[in-house]
Amino acid sequence: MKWSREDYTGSAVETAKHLIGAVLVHETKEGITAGRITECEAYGGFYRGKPDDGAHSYKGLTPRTQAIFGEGGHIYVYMIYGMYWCMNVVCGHEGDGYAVLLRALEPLEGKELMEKRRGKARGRLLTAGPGRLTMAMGIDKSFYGADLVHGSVYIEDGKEKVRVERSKRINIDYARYGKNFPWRFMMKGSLWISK
DNA sequence: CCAGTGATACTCT
DNA sequence: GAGTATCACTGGT
Repeated sequence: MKWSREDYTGSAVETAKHLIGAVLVHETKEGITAGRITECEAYGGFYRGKPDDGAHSYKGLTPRTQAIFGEGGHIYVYMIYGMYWCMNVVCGHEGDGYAVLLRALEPLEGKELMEKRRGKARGRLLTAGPGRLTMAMGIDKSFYGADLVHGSVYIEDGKEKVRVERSKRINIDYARYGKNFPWRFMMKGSLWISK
């Protein structure tokens, strides 16, 4: 079942849990690539009364963060370290500023195309890691603000039920409160984790 | 381990 | 407008 607008209206944490085990699909002229989401992180909102100062939406609406404050079910893409694109699933309602960073997935379809896009990388390194995931799936700046409900990139339910583990988020030491939020979610037992 | 890369947001003028 | 610090990362050593 393909996700509808409703599926994207929850908080970042709710949506992140729901995303583990779901399938990210991208249809292009070159072919279809699809993968099961095995790792993601929630951004935005509050945890035990503390605001998420690790979220890009924390400082408010700016040209860059416009998409995060829009309606759920759209894509927020940003460039990091001048080289890599990271893809987020915007959730909640207009003005909320909730997003889920996709950190890793397990290839299900179009593995050859992913390999072509990734150059030398094989195995876990093909799609485990936020920058690797976007490279393999062919996601870049042109998908900023794209609609997951009507576009060529979308999410559907996974076929198998999976168990979800959680831990602290990675690489946000700079966030005074946010660094301790247990908002990283992973598929239990999966090898496709960014480490 | 650590260099590479550029957009972004912030601080001055 | 210019200068600068920072970054939700990756790949090769």
